[in-house]
This record gives sequence, structure tokens and C-alpha cells, in this order.
Amino acid sequence: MKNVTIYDVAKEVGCSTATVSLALAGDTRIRPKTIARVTDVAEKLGYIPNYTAKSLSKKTTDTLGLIVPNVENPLFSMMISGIESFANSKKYDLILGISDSDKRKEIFYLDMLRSKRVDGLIVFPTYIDSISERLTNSSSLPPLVLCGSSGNRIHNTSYAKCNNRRGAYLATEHLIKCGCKKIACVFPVRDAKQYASRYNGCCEAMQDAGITPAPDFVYPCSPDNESIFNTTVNLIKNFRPDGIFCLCDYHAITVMRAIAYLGMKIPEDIQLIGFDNIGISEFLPTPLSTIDTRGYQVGQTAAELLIEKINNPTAAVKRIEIEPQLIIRNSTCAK
Amino acid sequence: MKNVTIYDVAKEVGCSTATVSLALAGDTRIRPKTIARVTDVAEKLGYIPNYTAKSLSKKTTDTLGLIVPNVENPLFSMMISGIESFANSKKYDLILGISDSDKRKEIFYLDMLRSKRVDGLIVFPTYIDSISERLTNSSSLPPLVLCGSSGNRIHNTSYAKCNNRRGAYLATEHLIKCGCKKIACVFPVRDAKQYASRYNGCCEAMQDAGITPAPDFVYPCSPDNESIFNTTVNLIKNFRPDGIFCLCDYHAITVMRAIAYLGMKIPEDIQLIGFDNIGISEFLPTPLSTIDTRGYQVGQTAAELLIEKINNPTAAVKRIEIEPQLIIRNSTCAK
DNA sequence: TTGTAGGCGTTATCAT
DNA sequence: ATGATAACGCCTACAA
Repeated sequence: MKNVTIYDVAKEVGCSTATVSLALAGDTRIRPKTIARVTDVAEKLGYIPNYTAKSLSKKTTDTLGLIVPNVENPLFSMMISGIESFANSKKYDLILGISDSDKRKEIFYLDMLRSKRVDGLIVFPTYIDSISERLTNSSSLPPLVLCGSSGNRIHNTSYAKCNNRRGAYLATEHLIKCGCKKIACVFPVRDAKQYASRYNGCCEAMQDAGITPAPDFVYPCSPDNESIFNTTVNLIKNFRPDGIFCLCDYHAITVMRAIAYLGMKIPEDIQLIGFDNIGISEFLPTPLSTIDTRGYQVGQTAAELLIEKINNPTAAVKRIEIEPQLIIRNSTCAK
Repeated sequence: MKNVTIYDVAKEVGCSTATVSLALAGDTRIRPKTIARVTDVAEKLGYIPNYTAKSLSKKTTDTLGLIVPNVENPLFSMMISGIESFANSKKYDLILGISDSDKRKEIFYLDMLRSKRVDGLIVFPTYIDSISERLTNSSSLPPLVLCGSSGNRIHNTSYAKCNNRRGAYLATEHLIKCGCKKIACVFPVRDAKQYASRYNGCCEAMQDAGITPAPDFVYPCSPDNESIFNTTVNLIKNFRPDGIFCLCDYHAITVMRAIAYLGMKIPEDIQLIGFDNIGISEFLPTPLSTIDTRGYQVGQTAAELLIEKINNPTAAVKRIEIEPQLIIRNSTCAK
């Protein structure tokens, strides 16, 4: 059964395609009666407007491109949800590109998305060298905003992110208020860049409280859970901290395991705070105090920035830092 | 700066648009020398093929539509990842529709996706009444496959899912092999349909082992964590089980909390097995034995089915049940 | 209030 | 081996 086009509708109604087009768009120039008739016939014939044709003609696709490293990290999921919610409210949909932090795939999606003429692009920066290259080289990129990070070397690009330095400050300050005197930290060196601002915020809070960070309060490790576990065990045995600031909730969960392994108790022996407030943190055997990095709202904001930019391409660059939120639960003993 | 089109390339090269089109597609009818020249010029001019035009002409978009209830559930994330990986390997990209289990949004995306002429559709069935209606009513839907579930009333549709009944059987059997005599279960009644096959698999395993399920081995509850927690506490106090089969890992984590709250030990006092094998299960303070439901592979398979169907629309319906996998960790004491 | 017709950027079918 | 040109389905001046 052939595809029903605007011509078929026009023929059936006995009018021109222009009338159908206008009527379906609810244009006020068309008589209400005509609109009703056209709508009915379109319905009866099962007419489905062809967006590829519409896009070709209007030079607009009503779709946004998304390039994310992966979709399994709950933070990314939250941000994607936020983006989707705002985009949907403005009748945009999303093409989702998952890069796996793989240059080949980043380029594939970047090219594909440009070729498909998305109206705008949201990128979650990571090792985005390939993107930042093309970002500066290439003449015509669709409107772009960054989400979750300000990127490495990309300048003059709007972004929405959480203020992680501030989050780390709040977390550390909370630990101190809870009576911690010796705060420590496990640090996957490979991800140094990503965690730099958290580290800084932590130091800053200690200094503001008159605590000079011990030279060995940070224990470096690899990013895998085994390394984090072992490093934590060493850390506890040698440094004997009374509080641990974890750079993310995942770390915190492994740190919990290490603490349990050593037969110690949270928060009695060691207090613990995480970062990100992922879904399960609230429901762990020892509910985890943490910093909510507002992924959903960050996503929403990024989408909002992008759509603003689409509607007004010459608007000034906006850099938005969402305020993180301290979440107090049982892994920490608030007074 | 104007968009460079195939005309511009043709003019610069001094050939026709047809030649450019063929050359860029690497058609063997075009002389290699010409291809090289065209490629160079295209590159120099920064030519980016316009996919909307291509799609209009070819009646093919090389994009797949996805309708998922949400993107925060790690299972869905895994399936999406799997879908993406296969789709990407075949040069498809994905339009992601998040329905929030909301009829309005389901319809929005279903219409949008059809209008955008996606080559195929993957749906994660949930309360998909709106979709199943349109599925049967509407004349022309793009090729469709279901992912993660066989759907409620949708018949004659290919799908890829995990064999959950079998998974529950394996889990329960494992508990029995680990010496459990009194197995119990917490059951959110609202999601009865979704969990029915798991419940059945559990019963079946008990019967096969010669255990008659106690009349009250299942404790009904609401789906929220508080209810699960309280119900578990009741369950343990009254039923005094030595093993608990959890319908999903999230439940298991809350059950762990309840067990800790009662001052009991896993697996010494109570053994525990979950379902789904979400990311953190492995790294919990007590690593969780569970059933891996192969989300990634389910997704890959769904994408594969869909692309098969796109290439051969008349092919027979395929129903694929992926075999789940028992994962033994510390919440259970294998002999 | 509605109709006519050109244009959007490709691909595909004939010719040559 | 390449060129002309008609689709593809819609939108939008411009006319009427």
C-alpha cells in the first residue's frame, strides 16, 4: 500500500497541496471548515507527514544530537533524562550517539549528526580530542553546548555543569563539622583531570577549617575497584583516618567494603561521604552521605541553553554552574 | 557562509552532480582518477552530504527508533548499549524516545518516529497500551521488534528477551544447593505481571527439589523501598527463612539493609540471591550472588533482529530467549 | 481564502 | 565513464 502524501490528501479534499499544508499547520488564513475537512481526510487516509521532506524544505529537523561516552553511568543517565525532558517539552527529539570514549565512534557520530542536519548538538566532554579538533577546525558546526563539564580546551562554548569544587568543599566541611580530624582520600590518578576540582575543593575546605592537609592524606590508585579496595585498606592501616572523602559514590561503596573487611564500623570508626548521589546510595545497608550533583537539572539546563542558542545563534556564550547539594545520611554522624 | 552542496562540488570539479554522487559512493563505474578528484574537492570545500535530501530520495534514513520507559534503570541502559553497539556496526544511528511510561509521550514519540521515517522501531514494552493499540490499528508501522519483554498483548512481533523463568529457577536451585530449607520472597504486587515468570520459576525449582512452598513464603508489598524494607523485617521475624530470593538486585540491596538492621549476617544467618546483576552488585560490602539477565546481549539481539527484518520484511517472526547466567558471590555460600 | 509553481539536495534512470 | 533530468514530499512566496 502506497505511502499517503500531501497530494493524495489534496486530491481527496479537492484542494491544493498548499491548502493542505497550511490547514494541517493550523494557519489562520484557512477557513476553519476547510481545516476540519482536511484534518478529517488526512486522518481517514492515514496521512503521516514526511519529516525528511519537511526538513529538506525548512532546513530544520527538530532533532538534537547527543554525544555521550556511555549510557550506563548513572550520572550520564540522569543528564540524558534531563535533556530529554526539556527537549521533549519543546518538541525536539534526540539522536543518541554513544562514543565509548572511542575516537572512531566520536567521529562517526559527529559526522553523522552533522550530515543528518541536527538543529543542535550536546556533547558530554571526556577525552574529546577528536571533537575539540573538529570543533575548532571545521567551519560550520551546528549550535553546540557542553554538558556535565566545561571541556578541556574548548573555549567559547556554552555549558551547564555542576560546581564540583563547591561540592567537594561542602562534603569536606561536613566531615569536619561531624568531628573528623584526619580526613583522607583515595585518588585514581588516571582520572586526575576529571577529579581535580573535587580534590581542590576538599583541600580548600580543610584549609578554611585551619587543618593543614597531611602530606599523605591522598592515596593514589588505579581506577578499578580492586585497586581502590586495596589502596583503601592500606590507607586505613597506615594513615588511620577518621573520615574519608570519596570522589564518587562508586568509590564510596568499595571503600565501605574495605572498611567492613577490616571489621570497622561506619560511622563509628570511620565516617564516609561520597559524591554524585546515585540511585542506590540512599538504600545501601549503611545509607551514604553524599553530594548531589544535580544531573537531571544539569541536563535540563544544557538543553535549555542549546535551544536558546538555536533560536538566537548570536547570543553570548553562557557558562552555568549548578549548585550541588549536601545529602546527609547515616555514613556520617551529624551532630 | 552558504551550505556547500553537491552542485558546488560538481561545478568545481567540472562534472555533473550524478558523477559526484556516484564517485562519493565509490561506484566502480567511475574512474578512480575521477573519484580521487571528486573526493579532494569535496574535502576542500567542506562538503557534508545532506542526509535529509538523501533520505527523501532513497526512502531510507539509516536510523532506528527506540522507545524506552526510562534510561535510569541500569537494565535499560545495558539494553540500549547493546542495541547501539549492533546498530552502530551496521551504520545506523538511534533516535531515543523516553516515554516515562506516560501515554502522551509514548504517542508523541511513536508519531514522531514514524513521521521521521525511521527504518525500524525497537520498543521496550511496559504498560504499552497506547502502542499496542496503534500497533494493531495502524496500517503501516515500520518494522518493529520488542526488547526485554515479549509484551502483553502484542502478537506476531519478534522480540529478544531473557528467559526470566529459567533465571529464577537457577537462582532458587542455587539457594537449595547451598543448603537453604526455608526460602522466602518479597513481592511487590503492583508489578505482579512483570515478575510473574520469576515467581513461577522459583516455585518450579522448589517443587523439583521436593520442597513444597510454604503457603506464606511470599510476602506481598508495595514497590517502594520503605515497604520492601518493612516487609522484609516482618518476613524474617515471622517466617524465619534461611534464604531469600529477590526479584531484582535493587530489592536485594534493601533486603540486605533489613538484615543488617536486624543484626543478622549474610550468608551465615540468611543467604541471599538477587536478579539482574546490575553494576554495583559485585562491589557491595557483601558481594551479591545474582542472575545475570544479559541486558547487553538482549539489546544486541533485538537490534540484529530488527535489521534483519528491515532487510527482509517478510521474514518469519522470531522469538529469542537469551539464557540467563548464575553468578555466585558472597551472599550465598556455595559448597 | 486558496491555487500555482519553484526550490530544498540527493539519487536513479536513461541517454550518450 | 559520465551527463541530463525527473523524481522524492513538503513549504512558501506570489498570484489570483
